[in-house]
Amino acid sequence: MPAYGGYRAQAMEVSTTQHIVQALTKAIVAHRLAPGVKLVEQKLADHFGVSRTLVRQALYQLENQRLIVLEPARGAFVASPSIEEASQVFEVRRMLEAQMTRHFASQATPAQITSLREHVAQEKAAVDSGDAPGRIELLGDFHVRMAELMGNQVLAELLSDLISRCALITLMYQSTDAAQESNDEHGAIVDALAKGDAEKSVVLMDAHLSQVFRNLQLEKHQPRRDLREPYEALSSFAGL
Amino acid sequence: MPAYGGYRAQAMEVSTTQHIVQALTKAIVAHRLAPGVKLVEQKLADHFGVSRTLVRQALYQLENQRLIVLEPARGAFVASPSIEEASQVFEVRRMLEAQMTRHFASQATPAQITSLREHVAQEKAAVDSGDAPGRIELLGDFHVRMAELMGNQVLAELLSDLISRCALITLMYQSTDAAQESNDEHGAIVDALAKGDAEKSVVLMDAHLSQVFRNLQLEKHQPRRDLREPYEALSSFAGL
DNA sequence: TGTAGAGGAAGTGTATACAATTTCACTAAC
DNA sequence: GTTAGTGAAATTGTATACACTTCCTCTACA
Repeated sequence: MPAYGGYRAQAMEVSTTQHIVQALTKAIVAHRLAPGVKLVEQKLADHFGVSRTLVRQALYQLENQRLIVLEPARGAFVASPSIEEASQVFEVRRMLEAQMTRHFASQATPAQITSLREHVAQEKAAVDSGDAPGRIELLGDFHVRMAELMGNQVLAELLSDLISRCALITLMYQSTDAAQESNDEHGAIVDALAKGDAEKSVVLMDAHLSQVFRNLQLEKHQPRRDLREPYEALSSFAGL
Repeated sequence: MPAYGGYRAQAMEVSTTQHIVQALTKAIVAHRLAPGVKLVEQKLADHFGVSRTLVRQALYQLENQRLIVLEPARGAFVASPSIEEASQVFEVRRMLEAQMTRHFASQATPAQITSLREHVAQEKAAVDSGDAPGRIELLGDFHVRMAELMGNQVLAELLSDLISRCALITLMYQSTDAAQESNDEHGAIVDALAKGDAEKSVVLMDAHLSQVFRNLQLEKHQPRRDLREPYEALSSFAGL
């Protein structure tokens, strides 16, 4: 069961720092921490019940994943990727996933197809219930799931990172309609894969990714919603 | 001028931690620090003239880049990627770079072609002079250079990371002959790009990456060379 | 000779202390 | 009323301290 930032965590015996990284990743990807918000080290430390030392280690890692920006002597801020960066991320995804889809089609087993179908059904449930963070996570996981089913862990981790970065943007702009559309497109891709139609799968995947990006550009720069106290926003976590 | 781990550094005003990350990255990629070697925090701290705090932050980042492995309560070790992992990394590169080459071909300007040709010439000089670390770096940079010329920074950074991981393996196994071969293949790819022959470029790139990986598998598991004192190996750096 | 265990050395994990920098509010001058 | 400046508070950057775990050596016993 993939989770955006949770990949490194699959050993299950996760260090405290990794725990903080995961918690913050989830919060950022789900927009409980809005882009641009400042993350004050001591406040995070208090929230998680640890010292700043561990928080700082976590922040450095999140910067590597491009989920936050660290400004020297000024602090950490939740990243707000530009449309330009989003465009590049989607271009990379198109490159990667077109080929991934082709490979997948050429080696797909019935069990793998079933697994994807189940996933698409889960997505549909989330979309229908209006659960925005949940649907973003599941819609992204569809792509990671494909990589995992192919047995390429490196690819899965890479896609997971890219999708986390996309999610920062996606949730800012994506409407329920667009989510519904994505879910339908996933379904169509699986149908093509099930028929063994590699080329059609590839085309559909490419079109899907283009479409997701196009939806973003259209409704660009909606006003920034008001920012609650960011540490309140974390309180749904067990906190260490 | 790309450097494997140096990407994040392009702001030029680089934090101390980033400096350590870059120095260690270079040392690992160039095999001055051999796979499996333990990195003791205090010794690194002494070497760089800083406290363990900064070293630890750097080590966490290197773990994210998969250049070292952090074993809880046991320490940091230079990664020694398995053939399986190498295979997955190369598969991802093939996916990514096949498409990258196609895009590149469709939009290549004479200036870009010239830039690539110059790079191939540099490679040749390094190969001819028997400079193993230098040729590994340049042969890898060819691929990053393409991404940069396309103006996709996200792609360039991603490839840079992947290539760093490959370098860990490549230098362990690659012979001078193989380096010569890679250099020739790069030249052939540029020729095809110059002619505007997209499909041929793609095929050549795919074949090139397959060939590099095949060379690795053939000479697998040569005996680990003896490990000098690892901190001696760093002494070519200014050290902070 | 080989093995198990104890003790200490070495090393990691985390918290805290303190210097340096930035931020912000308040004041004063124009 | 606006802008420049000053000092305190808040925050970051780095080092150090200390508890806890692992590793290694040396001894005792079979």
